[in-house]
Amino acid sequence: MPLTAPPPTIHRLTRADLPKSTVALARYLIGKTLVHDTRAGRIAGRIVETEAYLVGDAAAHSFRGMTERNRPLFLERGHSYVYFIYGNHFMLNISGNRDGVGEGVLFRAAEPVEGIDLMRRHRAMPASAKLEDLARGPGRLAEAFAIDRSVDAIDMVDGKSALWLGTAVRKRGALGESVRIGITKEAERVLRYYERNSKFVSGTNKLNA
DNA sequence: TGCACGATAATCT
DNA sequence: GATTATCGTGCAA
Repeated sequence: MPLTAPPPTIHRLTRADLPKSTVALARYLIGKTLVHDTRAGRIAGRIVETEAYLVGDAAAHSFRGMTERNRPLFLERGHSYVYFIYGNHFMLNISGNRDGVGEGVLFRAAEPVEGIDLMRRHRAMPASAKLEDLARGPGRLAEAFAIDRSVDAIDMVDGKSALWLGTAVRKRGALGESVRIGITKEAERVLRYYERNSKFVSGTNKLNA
């Protein structure tokens, strides 16, 4: 039987830690830790894949201006934006620019670090399920981390939120980049970032070269 | 009407 | 094993 390692020490990132441009933030977040402290316990994972959605970008929800749904994208960098799509899935994003500028970063995949049993339970997967299937893909990530509308529009770097960003638990590997996945508009823009050689990223091998 | 997806099946190497 | 096709689902515009 493998010994259970003690939970890693994770320190909260502050807003000052976050780069001030959305693209820089999307790159910066690779290797950092996403944490959700739930009633049932802590869920934490290494962020291994992100995508940036920018001003003037037809694929961004903010493209047509502020609506009731996308308002969090226009908040100062560090706020969550959660939305529901395809009748099945929640997507977790974080705002990336100044107050009033609608940009964000989509969390696409994470490597489970802590609360793995909770993740399995949320995903309704057996204990035998492979670790890399728990949070590979934005819908799976949200499900594993118990993300829903209750954590929409919260400040993830205010030092006290249940959903927050933490320091890296280990050094990150080389950064890769590619086109974004699953969109039709502005599909040629290279705004997806991932940790190379990670088994926990989504997409085809070709995209992850 | 169409979507920042995932599970499954079909069709490859 | 890897890539590609199909389709359900609820909601925003």
